[in-house]
Amino acid sequence: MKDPIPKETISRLFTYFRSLLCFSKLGKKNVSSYEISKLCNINPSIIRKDFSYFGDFGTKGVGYDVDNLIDEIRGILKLTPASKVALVGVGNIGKALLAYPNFESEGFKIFMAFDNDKKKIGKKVYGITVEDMENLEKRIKEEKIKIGILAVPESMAYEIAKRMTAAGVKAILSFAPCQLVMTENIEITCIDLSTELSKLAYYSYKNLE
Amino acid sequence: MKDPIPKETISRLFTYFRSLLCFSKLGKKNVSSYEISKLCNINPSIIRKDFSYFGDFGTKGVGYDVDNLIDEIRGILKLTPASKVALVGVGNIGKALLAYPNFESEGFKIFMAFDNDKKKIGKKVYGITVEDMENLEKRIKEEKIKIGILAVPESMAYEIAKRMTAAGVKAILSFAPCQLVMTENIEITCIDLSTELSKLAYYSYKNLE
DNA sequence: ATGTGTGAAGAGCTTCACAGCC
DNA sequence: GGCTGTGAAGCTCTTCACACAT
Repeated sequence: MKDPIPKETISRLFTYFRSLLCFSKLGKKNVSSYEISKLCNINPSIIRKDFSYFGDFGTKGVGYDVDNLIDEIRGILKLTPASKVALVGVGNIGKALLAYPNFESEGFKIFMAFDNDKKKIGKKVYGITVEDMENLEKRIKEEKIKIGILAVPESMAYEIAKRMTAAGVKAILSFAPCQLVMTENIEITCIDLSTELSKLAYYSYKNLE
Repeated sequence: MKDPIPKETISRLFTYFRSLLCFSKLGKKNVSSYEISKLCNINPSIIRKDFSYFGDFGTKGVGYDVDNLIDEIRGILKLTPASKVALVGVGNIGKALLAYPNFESEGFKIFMAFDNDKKKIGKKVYGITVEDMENLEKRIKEEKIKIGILAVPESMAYEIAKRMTAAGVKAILSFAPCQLVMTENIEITCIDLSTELSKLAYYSYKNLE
């Protein structure tokens, strides 16, 4: 229980969490920092230190109890109870998200989905009924939704981000290929797929040299 | 031209690049590190130092020439000429990628797409003809493709990654929600959408406190 | 014997502050 | 006056190495 927790630690906890779910699925009861290391590609000392910021989760000479560790991390990362999320844009990316497995086990639920295409409104997509974007503010307020996902074209991203923020959303994950500059106190993560690809390519060239 | 370039610097160059394209599109000829800072949310000193690793791109008292800086970064990041990329899996995520704008301006071209669904094979999707996954190795070798994108279910990800690697692929971007542990010398980036959402949620909760 | 937890040392990155040039 | 480029200082994170528990 030390003072300043590196932000990389938080980021890595998500990685550990995912690998622990794997171990658990495989029926493993106990893991060492070395085993987690192999799966996550992270140095064992870092793993032990990361955990030690939050408590003594392991047993010396033995390792960590998988299920117990999962619960501890779930607590640290506030992955429970499931947060309600609003999705805007039921195009390819939107559908991909609705079809994604595991959201609930990671503390998530896409609770509502909006689109402005009249042909989609009212239809069910992977179990969720698409709603009219006109009702965005009303519905977000009704359900007190704090997290939004933007899967709309670049040209609409900013306006919808503004509308969501005004309705009380505190965090947005955007797939629009642009920087969203917001004045409000809101957390924005942009995943620009072409940038991700570019990064990957850069490292692959280095691999070829 | 200094010795050790922080890896964060490389990562930020992609962010600068994207914002410079914005400035250029808006007709701006010159920018200062402060203007880039505002758009990217990165401290101006860092921006200047990042550029200085690669040369003196700016003019004191004036700033940086937008188009020149774009060219410099393009060179550093090897964003030209366009790399040929192979996509495997033409489901929702695959289609989203095929429909994505800007890939070419960032040095990319999805050059071929594979699926194992007989109904999709031979059909054109956003301008690309879907090919039979059986021909994966043959086609990748023919076109000497070095970069692959995996947009397939978790259960198939590992096997296809192995096949691509064996055929000569050096870098893989995977959207499967799992860690891909590969023994070969290959660069793998996994984008697990549920983990991204979880991270976002974590920071949003902090925002609410 | 094995694997955790942790202070201390070391590496790497960011911030500061200012000289230098337009 | 304005803004870049950069050594030096400061800070944060990682690695090391070992005491300690089982």
